[in-house]
Amino acid sequence: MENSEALALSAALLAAAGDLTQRIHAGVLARGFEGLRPAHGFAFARLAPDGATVTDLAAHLGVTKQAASQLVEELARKGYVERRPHPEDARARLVVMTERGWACARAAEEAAAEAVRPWAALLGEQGVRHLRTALLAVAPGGPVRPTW
Amino acid sequence: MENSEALALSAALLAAAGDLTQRIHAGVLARGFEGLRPAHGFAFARLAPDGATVTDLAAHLGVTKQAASQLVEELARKGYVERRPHPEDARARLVVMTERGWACARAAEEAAAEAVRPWAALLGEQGVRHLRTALLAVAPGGPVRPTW
DNA sequence: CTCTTATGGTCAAGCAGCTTGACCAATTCG
DNA sequence: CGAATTGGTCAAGCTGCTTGACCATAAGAG
Repeated sequence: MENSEALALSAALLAAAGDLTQRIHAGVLARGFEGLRPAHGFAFARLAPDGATVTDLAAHLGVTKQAASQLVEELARKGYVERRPHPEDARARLVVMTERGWACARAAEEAAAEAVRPWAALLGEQGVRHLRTALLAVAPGGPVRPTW
Repeated sequence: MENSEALALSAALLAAAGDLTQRIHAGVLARGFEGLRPAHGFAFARLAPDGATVTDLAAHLGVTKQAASQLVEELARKGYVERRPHPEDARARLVVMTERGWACARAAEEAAAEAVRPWAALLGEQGVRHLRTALLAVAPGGPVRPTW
């Protein structure tokens, strides 16, 4: 593959990601969840299964734990998450999503589905499935880096 | 497509984009171009063909023209771009890339190619081509939004 | 069991990149 | 011509992140 093709691929990927982020964010906002930024969505992704500590979150988001702590404070103040004592470590605090947090996560799912829907018209159902498979294969498991 | 599948697709796309951005940035840095942030790459993309005005750039990056102006000032100070009088409008200034700017753009191409190369092992040459085609189809032509 | 070291978390101050607001110069249109 | 628009910069302010310092608990060495 030529360099220029790789650049075109990269540019398209980045443009699609930017557009998608914006659409999901707008969709979440439209569903009545205010005061959120896209970075909060990445936090939810880490918190969703069983909660997480601030340090876990920091590693996942690729920021300092101070930054993660501020983010959690903000989400807690707005009622999306709760800090509970950690069952196994008295130093740590387990950050878990509230019911409102889960509702917001569901809204994000809906918004994502809505944003992706028009792609089926361009690529076909089959094409979208292939795209999803390919992206899952190349996507890293490591920390999400929301900052460009 | 189920909502959860759309979310998985979105998450993979965003993770891949974040990873790719980071790798390209690191590759450009490794090739000796310092003091740059990923956002500058998006500026180059707009400047590359024939240069652009600050206002054009602002629209392309989705920021205010003041922010774009600062960015240009920074790139100019570091020798990547030059401000020339606009040939058709005495108010405007045409921002064009210097030779060093072009060298940096080539470095970005190489870094992109390097970052994408391992994907061929996962998807096959054919698979990468399909991925590129699909992304080009869904990528918006509009402004790139580097801020999450 | 203590002493040292590592780990989870917060407080405080500073910085970088962006925004809003005001303003000037050149252009366009009535 | 005069009014309104457009390209660009200057200045001040905000927000999210960083570095640095610090405390409480935990884990490991002796």
